Amino acid sequence: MPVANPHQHPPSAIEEALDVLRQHGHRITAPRRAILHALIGRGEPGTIEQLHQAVGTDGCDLVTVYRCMDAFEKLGLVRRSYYESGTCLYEYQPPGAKEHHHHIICRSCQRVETLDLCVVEGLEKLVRDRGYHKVSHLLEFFGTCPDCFAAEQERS
Amino acid sequence: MPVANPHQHPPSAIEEALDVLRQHGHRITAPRRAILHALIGRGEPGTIEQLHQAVGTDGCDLVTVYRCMDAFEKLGLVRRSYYESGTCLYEYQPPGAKEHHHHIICRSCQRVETLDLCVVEGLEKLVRDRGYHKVSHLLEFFGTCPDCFAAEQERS
DNA sequence: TTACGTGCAAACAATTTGCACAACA
DNA sequence: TGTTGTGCAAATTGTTTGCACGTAA
Repeated sequence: MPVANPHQHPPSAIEEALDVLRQHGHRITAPRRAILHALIGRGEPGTIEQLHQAVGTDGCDLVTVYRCMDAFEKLGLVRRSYYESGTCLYEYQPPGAKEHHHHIICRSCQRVETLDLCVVEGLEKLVRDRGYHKVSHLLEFFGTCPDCFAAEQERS
Repeated sequence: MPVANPHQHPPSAIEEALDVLRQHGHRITAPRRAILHALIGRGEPGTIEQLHQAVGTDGCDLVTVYRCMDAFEKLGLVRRSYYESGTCLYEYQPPGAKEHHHHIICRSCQRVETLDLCVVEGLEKLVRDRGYHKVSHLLEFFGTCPDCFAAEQERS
């Protein structure tokens, strides 16, 4: 039995997300629809730049993508992760989703794969035991993916 | 028996680091001495900016700190980690040190504490099993430290 | 003496902010 | 119609690069 890709979302996901916006008194605009469409349809995490491209450079301004992602993040509709370089990666998170996962990011082709588990939850308790509050963590794996590695081998 | 602070280094550490530079054909300069001094004496990870301040704004140029940290990182003398914002944090790593640790970073005061263990090593095998090469990972915890939390409580 | 390192200025990239205009509710 | 969202331009922040000069080996 194949494991469901956590980056795959049903067509209803967009409406679901729009509802969350409405529930919080936010307006539904063309750019927001377009960005959500790009984000949800993408099937894997993307950078602001990639989302902007997907929406179409004339679809909306780059700044609008930044502002929307900020808003979506506050509503819990997106999760943010990071490249080794520090660049942000955004991915859609269905409303109410609690479980989270981590990524394997190829340093060569920037491909993002999903590691569908998180062993770090336990460690967070350790951190809370030290007196910290609002604890969160950031865990990403980096490596050269099989394809890029093969390509490297051929070249040499 | 108290656990040694992995950010505390003996006075000989600077000479040790300078030797590594020499062994790799790098020159010993006043800025490099000063930066190593700041880095090793600091006792916890710091940003480029903080190291530059420690060296003294007129001690050397900010650019030189960037370039030295790059060089030191290539020699394995420093490890890099990241704030949630993506800003880099550097810390001295004694030559030959293999074991690595992770951090708890306070979102308010930016204090960095050490979590002297790493449970993620095992997961890296999982990533390698998927065909990835040169695998590394990034794991940081963020939270509000006890002091900052208390301060927050008082204010409200 | 000669390659390597540094300072300074300028380029760059990613992100944020200010402000006037546009458009959802 | 009033407020929220958007576009455009410009400011910020963190980092990198080019080039002439200085200096460790």
